[in-house]
Amino acid sequence: MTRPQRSDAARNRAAVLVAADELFATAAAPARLSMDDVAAAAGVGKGTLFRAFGSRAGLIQALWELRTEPLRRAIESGPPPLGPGTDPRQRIAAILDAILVVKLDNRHLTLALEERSGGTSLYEQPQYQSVHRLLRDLLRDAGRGKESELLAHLLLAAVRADLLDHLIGGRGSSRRQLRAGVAAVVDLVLNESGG
Amino acid sequence: MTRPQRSDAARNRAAVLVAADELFATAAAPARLSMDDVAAAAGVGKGTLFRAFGSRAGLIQALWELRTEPLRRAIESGPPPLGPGTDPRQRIAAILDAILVVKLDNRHLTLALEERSGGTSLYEQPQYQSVHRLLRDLLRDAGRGKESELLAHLLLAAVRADLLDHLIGGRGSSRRQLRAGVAAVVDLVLNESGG
DNA sequence: TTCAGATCCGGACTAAGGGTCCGGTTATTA
DNA sequence: TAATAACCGGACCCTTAGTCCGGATCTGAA
Repeated sequence: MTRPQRSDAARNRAAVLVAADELFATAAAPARLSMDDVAAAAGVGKGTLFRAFGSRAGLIQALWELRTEPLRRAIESGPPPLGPGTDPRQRIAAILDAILVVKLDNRHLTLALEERSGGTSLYEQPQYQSVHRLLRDLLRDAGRGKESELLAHLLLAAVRADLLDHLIGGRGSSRRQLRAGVAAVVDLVLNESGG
Repeated sequence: MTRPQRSDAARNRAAVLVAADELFATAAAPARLSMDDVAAAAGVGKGTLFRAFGSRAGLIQALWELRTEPLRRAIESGPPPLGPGTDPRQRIAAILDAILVVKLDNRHLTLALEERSGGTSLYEQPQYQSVHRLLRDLLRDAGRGKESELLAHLLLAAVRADLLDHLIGGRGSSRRQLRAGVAAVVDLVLNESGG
């Protein structure tokens, strides 16, 4: 039997999440944000930080899940157009747009999440694989059986953090332009006679 | 006036390029290849290595340029279908396929090149910007004026190193399948009435 | 051939960050 | 309130990119 977590551990974990969230939102560059910084801001030792989250990637993933949990639930069991029971094409468009918006609202965190660090790549992350599977199945339902696997990757590539960052920071794209662009890409992938 | 480079410097630079090329080709994971390893394999001190290439990114870019110079010249001034004077659609398809093949032939090097390190991202690299401009102009010529900017990014996203690595390593895709997939993506982007 | 001096070599050194360790502290529970 | 398991925290370790500088080497001129 594992005993329940001690209250001070839970408190510290929450403090770290709050502090890290704030730091990622305000930091100039997420890559420059060190674990020492997070620990200091949370008023906690480094050991505590690593025991609670395992690694830098673990902390970032925990933050990301916190931020995307509403979206995940909306997709899994919410009303149309995000939830099940929607026309596949509309649902794909809605999901992609929602993902884009979440990423735009959490730019630094998303950049940190997708940053390849160590041996892990974006494509190994469970969140990515989960949404990829969903899109692939929807593409299949929309009549794109053969290419659905690759096209799902392509749709997600259109909302990759570093691309968005480049389009915003380097080219001054607005949120409206990005949403229109992604919608156009979705249309392009969907409005074709099935392959 | 800058004097010509000393002969020992040129010799050492060449030795580093040869050694690093070999190491990247055979290394299990390019991220694990340290500059010390390169220096040791080249029989050269670390100072020499950094004076010749400036940084890790500089070395990788030098290697990459060495490897892609033939392709670059073929695109700039070679015969069709890669060179100028080709029908835009065919040229786009040919260029994308050629880029894919080069990346597949230099997987580890490409991974290292596209790995976001420090403040620089793939999208800031001159090579990327150059090919992106070319594809954008070709897409414009092919009648996709409005979306050409974003679509060029999308085409290049289909051949990103980490995606290829995932498709090969994680899903066992063959070179043939990848080329067919990328060709299908190009078709998708092109075989639509212009926007 | 020899000399002066600019250039270059190379490995010890620094900086910085992720991750670990363990003596001391605190929550829990009986 | 005592026993104990869990937890705290910051000193410490390790790796790696990048710097520094005393000494070796190349080059051009005399």
